[in-house]
Formats: sequence, C-alpha cells, structure tokens
Amino acid sequence: MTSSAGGAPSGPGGAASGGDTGAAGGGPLAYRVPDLGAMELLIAVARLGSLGRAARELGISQPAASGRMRALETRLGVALVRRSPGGSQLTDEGALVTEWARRVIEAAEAFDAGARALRGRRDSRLRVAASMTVAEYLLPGWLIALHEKRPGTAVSLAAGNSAAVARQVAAGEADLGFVEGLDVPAGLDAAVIGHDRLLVVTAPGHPWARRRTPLTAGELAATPLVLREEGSGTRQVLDAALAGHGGPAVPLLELASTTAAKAATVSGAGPAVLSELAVAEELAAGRLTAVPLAGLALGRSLRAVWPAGHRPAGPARDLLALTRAQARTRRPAPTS
Amino acid sequence: MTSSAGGAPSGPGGAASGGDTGAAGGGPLAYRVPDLGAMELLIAVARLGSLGRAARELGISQPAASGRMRALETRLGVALVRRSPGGSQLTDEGALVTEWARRVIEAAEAFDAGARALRGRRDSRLRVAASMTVAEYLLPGWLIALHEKRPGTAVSLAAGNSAAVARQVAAGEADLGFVEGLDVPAGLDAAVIGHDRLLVVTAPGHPWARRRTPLTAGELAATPLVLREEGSGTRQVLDAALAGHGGPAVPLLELASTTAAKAATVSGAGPAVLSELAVAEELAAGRLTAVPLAGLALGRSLRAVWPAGHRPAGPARDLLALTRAQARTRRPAPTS
DNA sequence: TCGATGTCATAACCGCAGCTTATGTCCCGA
DNA sequence: TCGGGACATAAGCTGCGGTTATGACATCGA
Repeated sequence: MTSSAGGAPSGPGGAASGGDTGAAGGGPLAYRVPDLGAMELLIAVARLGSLGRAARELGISQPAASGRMRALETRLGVALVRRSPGGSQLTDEGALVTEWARRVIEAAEAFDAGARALRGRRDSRLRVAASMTVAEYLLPGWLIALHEKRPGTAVSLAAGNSAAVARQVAAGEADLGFVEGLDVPAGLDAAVIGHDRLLVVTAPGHPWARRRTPLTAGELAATPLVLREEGSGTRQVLDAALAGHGGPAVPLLELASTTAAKAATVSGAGPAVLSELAVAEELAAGRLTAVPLAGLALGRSLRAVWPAGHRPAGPARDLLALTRAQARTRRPAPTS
Repeated sequence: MTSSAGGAPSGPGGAASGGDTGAAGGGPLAYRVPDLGAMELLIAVARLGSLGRAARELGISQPAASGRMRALETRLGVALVRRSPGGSQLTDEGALVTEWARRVIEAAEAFDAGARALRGRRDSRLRVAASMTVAEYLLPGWLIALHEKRPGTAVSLAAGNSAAVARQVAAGEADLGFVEGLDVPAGLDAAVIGHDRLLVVTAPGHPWARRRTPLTAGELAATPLVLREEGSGTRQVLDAALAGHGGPAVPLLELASTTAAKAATVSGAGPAVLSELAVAEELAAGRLTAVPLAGLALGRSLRAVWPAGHRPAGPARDLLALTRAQARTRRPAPTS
C-alpha cells in the first residue's frame, strides 16, 4: 500500500522544511484517515445497530460492509464494534470514533450542499448570488437547513464580489443576494442578517501578538500588511477606514483569496486584516492571534438584498427566514 | 429510525427513499463528494500555485495530479483553476470550493489526531485518560494544537467514564485525566478547564419546542425522557438534580451513547437531556431545540486531574497549559 | 424441540479508479 | 535560440472495494 511503486523521486518525503500551512503529521492525510465511505458506514452502524442493516441502507452488500468495517478497525488498531448474532454495538472507542467521524461527514455535507448549488443551472427554482465571504462561511449551513425544510428545492449559486452580486440581483439574474459592505446598493431593498468585523491578525510569534496596548489607527496605516486584492469587499472597508489616517501603507503582499492571505500570515509573512468569519477557526486553534485595535471602526453588516419593491416569495422567502433565524440563534458560526 | 429503514430493502442501488437522520440528498454521501485526497490536492494547489508542485508535495506524479484535478472539475461541473504555462490560479469558484474543502480536511485532521492517540501504546510519552464528553468534543482540537507546539509527542488516549478516569490517574496508568462531574475525585488534584451544562432538547416539532414559559423541575421530573444509561456522567448529574423533585420518571429510552440519544431525539422520540457540548451543532442547525428550564442547576465543571501532589510536568504540563489557553479564548468550540 | 429468521464471517472472482512512466506542446526568460 | 517549467495525453499495471454463494451461530416462537 502506501509506498507502492515509484519510490517517490526527489522529495525524501521528509516534509519540506518545517512551517507549511500548519498541517499536522507526516504524509498526505488521505493515507492516514479512513475514507468518507468508511466513516459513513460506521455512523450508519452506530445508528442502526447492525452491519447488515447499515449495508442495506448504503446500498452495498453485507459482506462488503463487514469487510470494510474490519479493515477500518485494523487500520485504526482499535475494536469499534462488538459483534453478536443479535447485532453490533459500538464499543466505547467506537462511540468516540463515530463522533469524530460525524464531524467529518458534516463538513462533507456542507461541501456537497455548496457544490451542488454551484453547479445548479440557471433555471433553478432559487437563484442565489452571494459575496465570497458569505458563500464561503455561511451559505453551506443555510443550504443544508433549507434542504431539510424544503427538500427538492433546486438552488443555484453565483459567487462574486458585492458589486457583482448587486448587479445580478438588480438585473433579475438572481432572486436573492447576499452582500457585505458599508451601504445598501441602489435600487435594492435589504435586510441585515448578521454582522462581520475585520480583525488584525498575526502569527503567534509576531511581536504584535503579545501587545496589550491596542494598536492605533496610525500605526496600522503605516505598517505594510498582507491584504486582499483591490476590489474585494474586505479591502474596500479597510481602505475607507484608513483613508483618514494616512491611507494604508503599500501592501506587503496582495493576494487574490482569503485562503492565501491566511496561509501567508500563519506562516509568518506579517500581519493581515481579514474578516472575523474567515479567521475564527485559526484563532480558536491558536494558529493566529488577534491584535487589539483602538479607534477604528472595521465593522460591516451582512445583508440580504432583493429588487426594490419585490418582497421575496417562495423559496427565496424560506431562505431569508432561515438566515435570520440562524443569526438570531447564534453568533457567526463555523460550519454548522 | 422511525420511517426509513423498514422498507427500502433491496435498494436497487437507486438510493433508498429519503428521510433518514437528516442527511441531505440521495444516495451515500461518498458517491457525491470528492474524496479526501482530491480535497487535499485542491488545497495544495491553492497554496502552491501549481499542479506540479502540489503533486510533488503530496508525493504523487504530476500527471496524477493533473488528471485528478480534471476529474474533480468534471464531477463538480465547475472550473476550479485557471491553468497557464506559468502555473495555476484558483478561479472564484475554486476559492470557494477550496474553503469548503478545508473544513472537511480540518475535521479529518481532528479525526486523525484522535485516532492516533487512541491507538497510541501505553508507553507513550503522554498518557491521557478522558471522559467521553471531553474526548469526543474537545480533545482532538487540543491534540492538534499540542502536535503543532511539540511535534513528535506521542500521546495515548484511554476513554471511559469519569470514575474510570479517576482510577487510572490515581493508579499511575495515566499522566493526566479529564473528567466532568460535580466533585473532585479523592486523592487527585484538579484544575477547572471549562464548564458544561446539560440542556433539555427536543425535535423542533415537539410541543416543548415552542414553550416560552420555562419548564419546571417538577415537570421535567415527571416526564419520560431519552437518557444516557445509568453510570454515565450525564445521567448522574441529572439524577442528582431531579432527586429532590420526585426523581426522574422511568426513561422513555435508555441509550448507551450520546450519539444514539441525539439521533433518537432528532427523529422525534421525545425530549432528551444532554450536554451542551454534544448538541451545539444540532442546535445551530435547527435539528434540535433547547427548552428553557427554571429552578434547576444542571451545570458541571470540566476538570483536568492528576495525582495529588505531583504537579504535571513535561508534555502533561504542555497539554494542560493548552487547554486552559483555549478555554480562556473561547466558549466550548465545535471542531478545533 | 425444532424450524424460521436474523446476525456476522469466509471464499473466490472481477472491474474500475487511480497510479505510474514516457512523451508532447506551449510559453517564458536568458 | 535554446533550456526549463507547467500542463496534457497516452499507454499499461495494481489493488481496493465490490459482488455472489455459502457456512456457523444465536435467538425467537410455536
């Protein structure tokens, strides 16, 4: 297995120096973790209490499930289920592993919901246009909830910056839009569905990470930063906020995606200014640190928008109601 | 349970009806989502800006990466990268999909960290014993953080109920333990590292879900509930709290794992009393609803424990510091 | 006591997904 | 003009995960 052929030419495997993004151990993750099918099977067995029934539910044969489960246990080196002629019960370790697997599957479900919408044809029942920030961090959860509430609603998703979203909604190419920004685009009605804030973040090793006295706007404006490219909503807000303080300094790096900016900052390139939604996980895991900041308003509203006068109806109304319900329940959430 | 299973025997592969736990679309998820390897590849391409370099990092050949990426795009029906003789850049949709993929990979990393510890031999440098609740919801994140801070620390994990954890720590079979409960086990020193609370939860359709007036302790004590089995920490706390109000009624269902209890409640079996950590995701996604409760203290502390007098040192100290840092930063967090 | 039913395990066979090596094409920079 | 990097295409091979067919064991109900 693993090794197999080639002999991995150059790369003595040894993981290029250190650093990197923050990935954990050695070798590609996929070689060290069971695949999604195995995790799904485990969850099904946990729920149904029998290998055979789980197999049937997944549309595979009982021996296939049996073999797969055995392989899973061998690979993990732990007994997960206690087999008996009356069915299969999880062991303690099995319950543990199942819960961990559930997390993976939930994230995969969010992926699927998003991918499905992205592929959705333009004649779907509900056409959504969303800014990158909303689409990346919030939309998948909404789509799953919508699917549970109204199964069979075909959704299509177009992602772009806030201006593009506004245009699409105004032109009738989308039924509902989600934008982040300072003001409501002309010609559209809007409802605030959440709030976002830009944070100054650094790697834990950076001098700023240990600051107790808040950064001043002037300091921030004078420091070269890792930034999103011009034209992004994030950059707009920052530019506007720093305009009165000597404008932002020439960027240290200008990257086209939030992901790239995060990666650069994590690996120590320098401080970045990014959406709180985007860095929530990194902050929680300690891969990034938020730097306190004084005297600068970097908040912005997340809004749903639709053509002025045309109250959303049908699926659009359902989705809108959903987003507001979740905003009420909870702070900006990870995956959900 | 409820519907689903029963029928859908043969399943001509054509995806058993719908319903089920709350999973989304048709058929097994694994058939509709790219595998972990593909997601990892996408993330690597995003970071490195080239298919070939990503391939080298993952230890596969360039054509393999190229083909895989193409397959991924075909399957999703969306162009993810813009190829050029100078490298590959993500498209907007690519950035989106990459971020969604990152969530999956992060959950998989947590899985791996946990599984690795579970398999860890007893002669590891750091032997941890943890209650199920802590092991399920908090430990993987800590292990990842620990691994980043002190790579190469071999960790072994034993999971069990709080009493078993206390025994193992006292007997010197574990260097550090994590328990939830009302009091500190005798013979051990402890530090509070977080708080947990039991919540009364129901499916959104249940009458209690719409209650505005809080439930009284008496009502709760008189209602048959979905509960964890006797001996679990969760059950102990509830029994103790309801003892003064007529004790808990005979259980509606008594299940051996939190997962099973959640599943039963989600599918409408009846109200359950479960740890806030365990139901956070379901609450956020609206699959469960928390019922307000008055006049009953269902809080409990999460504690790290070690043999009295023996201050943790070495890796144990590192892990302990980490857990406290995270507890400070953040409320009980989902994944990492 | 004895089928009937349900569970899981074993055995033999097979197809396909994904890998490899070897090449081709394109573009850029020296 | 040429070297080098990046991606694509074209073979061929391996093995994982699937299938059917069967056997060994419990448990339930008459």
